[in-house]
Amino acid sequence: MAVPVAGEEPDVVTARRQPGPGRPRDPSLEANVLAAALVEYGHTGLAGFTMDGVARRAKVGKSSLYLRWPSKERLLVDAIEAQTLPLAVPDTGSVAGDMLALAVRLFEHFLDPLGWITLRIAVDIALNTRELDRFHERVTVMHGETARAMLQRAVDRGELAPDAPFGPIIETLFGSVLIHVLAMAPADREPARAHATDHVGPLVDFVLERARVSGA
Amino acid sequence: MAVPVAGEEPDVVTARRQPGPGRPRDPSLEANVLAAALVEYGHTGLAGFTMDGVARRAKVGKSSLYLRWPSKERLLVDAIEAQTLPLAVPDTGSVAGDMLALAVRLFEHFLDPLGWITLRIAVDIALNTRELDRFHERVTVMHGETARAMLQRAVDRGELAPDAPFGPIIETLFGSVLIHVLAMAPADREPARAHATDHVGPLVDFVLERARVSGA
Amino acid sequence: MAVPVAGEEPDVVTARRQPGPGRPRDPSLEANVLAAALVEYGHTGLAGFTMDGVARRAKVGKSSLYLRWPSKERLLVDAIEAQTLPLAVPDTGSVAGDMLALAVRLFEHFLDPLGWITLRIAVDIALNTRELDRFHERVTVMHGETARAMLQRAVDRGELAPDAPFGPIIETLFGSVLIHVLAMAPADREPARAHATDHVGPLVDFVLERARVSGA
Amino acid sequence: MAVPVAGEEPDVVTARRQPGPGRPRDPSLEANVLAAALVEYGHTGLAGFTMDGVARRAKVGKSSLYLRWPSKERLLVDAIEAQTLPLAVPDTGSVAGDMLALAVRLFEHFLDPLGWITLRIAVDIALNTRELDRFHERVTVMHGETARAMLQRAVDRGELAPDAPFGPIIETLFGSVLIHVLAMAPADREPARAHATDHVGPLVDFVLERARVSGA
DNA sequence: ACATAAGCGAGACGGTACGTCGCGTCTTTAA
DNA sequence: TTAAAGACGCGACGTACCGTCTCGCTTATGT
Repeated sequence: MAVPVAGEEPDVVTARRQPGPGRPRDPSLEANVLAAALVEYGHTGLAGFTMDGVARRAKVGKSSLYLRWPSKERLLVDAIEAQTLPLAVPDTGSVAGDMLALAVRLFEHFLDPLGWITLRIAVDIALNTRELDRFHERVTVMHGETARAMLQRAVDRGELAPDAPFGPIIETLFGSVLIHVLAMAPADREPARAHATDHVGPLVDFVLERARVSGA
Repeated sequence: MAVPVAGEEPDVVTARRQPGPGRPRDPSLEANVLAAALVEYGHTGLAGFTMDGVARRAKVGKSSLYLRWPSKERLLVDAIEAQTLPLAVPDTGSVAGDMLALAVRLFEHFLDPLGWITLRIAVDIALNTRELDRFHERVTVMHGETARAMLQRAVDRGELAPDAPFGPIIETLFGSVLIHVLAMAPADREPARAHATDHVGPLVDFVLERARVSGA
Repeated sequence: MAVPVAGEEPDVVTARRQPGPGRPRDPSLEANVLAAALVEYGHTGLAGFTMDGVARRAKVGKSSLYLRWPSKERLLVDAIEAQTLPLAVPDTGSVAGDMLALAVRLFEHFLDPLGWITLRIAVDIALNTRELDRFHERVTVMHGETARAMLQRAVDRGELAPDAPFGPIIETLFGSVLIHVLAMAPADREPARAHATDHVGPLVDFVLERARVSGA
Repeated sequence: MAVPVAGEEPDVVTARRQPGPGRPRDPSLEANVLAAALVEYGHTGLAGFTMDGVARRAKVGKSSLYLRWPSKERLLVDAIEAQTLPLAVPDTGSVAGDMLALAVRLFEHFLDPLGWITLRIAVDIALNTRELDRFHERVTVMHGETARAMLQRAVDRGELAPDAPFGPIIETLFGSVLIHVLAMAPADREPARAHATDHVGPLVDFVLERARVSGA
């Protein structure tokens, strides 16, 4: 999916097997390239994202790029993963608070071009089966863990029944936020950042089965 | 969003102003090209979808393509829209039945590559503000009408409170189905078609339960 | 071999089959490119002769280059052939005069970098059997005709016996001039242009003397 | 020129200054590399002759290559020189015999790809003044000595006048053989090896001013 | 014995050209 | 005027090789 992800594991790109002989790979090069890739993406958009451009900007030979990433799609995936911060899941003390915080964070994520491209990549991956499953798994794991932990806290607090349907709760929460952004007119997207709560609040309320504060 | 769309309006592509003098446009050419575009998409995937390929397959000059569609993205949009059937919204006599039917139809839509590409295009549109709003509007309209009509029927039947939050209901229903597919492992997608109800049933139940409570 | 060549036949590069439909090839482009190729060669030498460079200089897409020439070697061959003037074979009224004129012309040809590269290409062709025979044939033809005509005039004038060994005469004449240049120290080459007769005179005398005797 | 050369001087490649401290160079490495270079050249031809390929085949690091040869051209020159045998100049007892033997040897040399590449290099050298003069000098020396010795023997025997024009004799002999090969159709080259005398005999006869045995 | 100095295999590095391909435009002939 | 064909300028693709630059190791000399 298209969700901010931790990236805690080093994600060794296409690391060499052994530390064996030969000149070792420049460890700073990878970060350098990923940064350049993001800048490049920011400047020229997705269509204009080229390996030549990244190499030029990072002052790096194309060979070094292809030594690590087999295609420009893979480079882009890594560049985005590298900078994507984990979804902050603060313990606000209540499900309502937790979910609202999560939803707001998610909403902002999708309003950000860089967050949005993550979704796009996820969509592409779903399209080409032959592509990267790693990305997909990580998302699924987060999907199954990060949010699930939040719900478990709620159960522990007694706010939620132990047999509450975690799956549907998570999917409706994430999905509704996603589709809400997707359905927004492009021009309305940027200004909406300031009123995130107004947009996602009703969705959280609905999912939490609370008295409707404001109908959508 | 990425929802099957009617395409009832002729969608004049880039129709000529006047019937004036000169050779008239071949009326069959458009349908011919759209069909070829779909076949081409099916064969080579999204990455391999090229204007040259479509022209070759349709035995048509590229000029004729660019005379009607300003870019290959636009051609692809039209090709997909042309074959996308409207979301069937049968009146099953109950909200539960209506929503389940809708969800199943949606689920199948997203499992189909052709349906999925619609989503992808929607995502792209959200990315480039300067791109096609027509597509977006149409989706929004459908979003506001097709599903809303279903809910109105439920209200009329007394199944739903008149002030039920239509927005969240629709967004959670659509969004959860979408994200459910998105989170599926690529390999699981195809076999899932046979058990659509198993996948979307819980989501519908969940949404419907909230909908009933919210409107109280 | 590496001899100035007429190039009278149009040498259609890789001409299209039919004048049928479709945009015709720009007729000026070819000459434009050939000129640019020669300039490029002059500036950067053989090693630095690149397709990218030629395209850049000619303000032409690489596709147009590869539409006409299958490789950079072939382009270079054509560029050189296009500017190579035919070996002037003036009728001076005597074999001695004819042969001296021819030898001087040949000497100058080999002293010129552009003439020399022709030899290099010929050598390359002899190296790769799979390469262009057209070049080779043309040289052979010239070898068999241009010089042979000169000798025939001598026979007609009674200066040479009818059964004079045309082959050896031509081969020794051409070969000795070639190897004479080849054996010169690089630094001596340029200044030698002014004293062409001093260099080739003895060779012509020698060959001519044998030619007269052989035919006896 | 492009003539088989002795290579008697060790041709120190780029020998180290002092025997001082440090690991001494592997003495077997050089011969090993030269052999691999020749094999590589034989397999892939001139265009496919690469430093990486030589290093791979010789199981040697590229650094060792560049420690000895400053460029791949220089390596190729040395590889070829190392295996090129000196022009055998047997004393057959007569100029005619000597010259025929020499011409046959020369003919075979030019028919061999390895011999031909020597010519090619000579041509390249004549093209770049800044390149290797050593090669050129060696050729010139051989040109001035090896063949000249043969002619001197003829003078001593009384077969040749003391004031015979050595220069033209040598240049016409060498040159005519060279150009004869150059003018041959590529396909005819290999089969010609078996009939060397038929090809070069007339040339020798002509140069020696003998009664023509067979017109070319 | 142990530092110093080079050679060596391996392979990463910044460049740059290769030949291919797709874009969207332009230019011709035929209908 | 449109249609089919296809040439055009442009520029990215991914590969390959250049010659240089580390690495960690090995193999000598000189103290």
